[in-house]
Amino acid sequence: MTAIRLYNTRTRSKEAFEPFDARNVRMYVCGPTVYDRAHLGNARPVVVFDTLFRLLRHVYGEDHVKYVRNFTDVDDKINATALARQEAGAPGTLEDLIHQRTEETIGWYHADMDALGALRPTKEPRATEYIGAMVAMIEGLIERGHAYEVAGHVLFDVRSYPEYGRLSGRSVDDMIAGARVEVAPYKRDPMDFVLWKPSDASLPGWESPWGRGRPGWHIECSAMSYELLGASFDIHGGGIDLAFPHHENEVAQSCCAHPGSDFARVWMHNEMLLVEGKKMSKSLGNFFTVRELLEQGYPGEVIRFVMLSTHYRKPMDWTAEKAREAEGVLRHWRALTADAEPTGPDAELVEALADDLNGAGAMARLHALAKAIASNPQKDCFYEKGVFLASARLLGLLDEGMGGWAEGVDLSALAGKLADLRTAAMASKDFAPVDALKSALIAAGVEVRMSKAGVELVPGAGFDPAKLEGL
RNA sequence: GGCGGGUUGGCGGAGAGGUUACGCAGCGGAUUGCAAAUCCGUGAAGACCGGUUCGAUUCCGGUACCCGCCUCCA
Repeated sequence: MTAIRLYNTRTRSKEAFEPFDARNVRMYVCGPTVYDRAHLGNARPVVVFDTLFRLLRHVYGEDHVKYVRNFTDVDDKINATALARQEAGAPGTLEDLIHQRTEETIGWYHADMDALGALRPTKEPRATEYIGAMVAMIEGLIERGHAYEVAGHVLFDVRSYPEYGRLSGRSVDDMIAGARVEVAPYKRDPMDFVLWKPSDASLPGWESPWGRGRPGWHIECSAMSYELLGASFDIHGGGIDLAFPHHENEVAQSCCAHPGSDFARVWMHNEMLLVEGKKMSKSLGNFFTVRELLEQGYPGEVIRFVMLSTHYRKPMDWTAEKAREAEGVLRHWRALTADAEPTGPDAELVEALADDLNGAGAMARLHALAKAIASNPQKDCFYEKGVFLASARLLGLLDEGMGGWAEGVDLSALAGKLADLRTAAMASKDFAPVDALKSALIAAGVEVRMSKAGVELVPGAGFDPAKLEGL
């Protein structure tokens, strides 16, 4: 069996991955808050952990890996959108409007992530479906002396959990010393965080032992991972910006609610996506959505390729230049494997992937495999092509259904015309008409390939069918 | 202020204490009416200063610069 090694944030080192149960490998990844279109930064963990999911399925078997990614559908930004719609005269109760907003956002999210070639997780629970489990967990925390009720809120008592801060490598005292936020006066300790908060009539709420209210942000992941994966599971993933406070708080809640459990054994965090050297984030407003990129003509497969080219633990700059390179390589690879049937993935590629998800290493291996095929034009390389295709697909590339962007438009009429002109020019030695048509085609983004065998026209980067009119 | 990460050739981007990463671009060649595409070949690196070592871009220490978290965030 392939030995997988993963970098564990908790121990700050790369470790051999050993699942609790090889027949039931379990991974939880923090999903989106569904109040708006996903931006490109949101897509990075999706691609990273999708790749890990694919690797785990390859190694342990498709039916032996469970991947849970939540939808956070309780959030003040969702409420604000719904409230704004209601004030603008939209029909229905606030709850209806909230539901509408989360439903449409989840639909967008699925469409956008599907376009990136991400497999749907095994389970995609919504926070609102697990309110009962959250309330139960909070009650347990109060009983065990790890949480307290004050001013309609329930707060987690960080001083009751000596390990608090271990995951993110900070101490409670240091954090208080450098605190930048105003502390609510009712907190016993400035670092205590909210498990439950009251809702007034204008906000969605659920009945609870502490009155009508709604859960704090962190408790949902603890409750849902417990319900779906158990008290101890294998991998917990998310963006590095979630390490503190979100994941730190999850650890505290879960370990205190289920003493003796490990919660997540391996913690994995992807680095941030950058734009102009700065983190793409909501607060900076420097983000663009996946949908915008797709509409600009960047195929999802190209976006995925670019994401895989940088190691997940390094910051990644999205640039048009990288997308251009990726598109060229993918066109080449698709042409190379047009007649191939996938067999099994290359062992070296799997090894690269198994070494803490070395996407760049896996890509380098694909280049090597492609070169071996290309430099053997005498043979049909049926077997090699099958391995290559299966390897690419392990990375979620060259999948059927993703390649629509690379498929040709019917340019055979123009190709025929160009071929005729050339034949005539060969005799007359006047190549001007040929060159004129060729230039026009190139201007329209068409790649013109003329050889002894004939004329081939292929839509290239920046192909614009409108410019072909009149040719 | 506290904590964490980074600095590799023109650009992007990996691994490994000693032997070619890889890709793009460039250059040379094959091919072409000319090109394109394709194939073959090729130069080029490790922020700075010390230390360990027979040998460091790779390990250790320091300096500089950049970035992230500590506030919603992937």
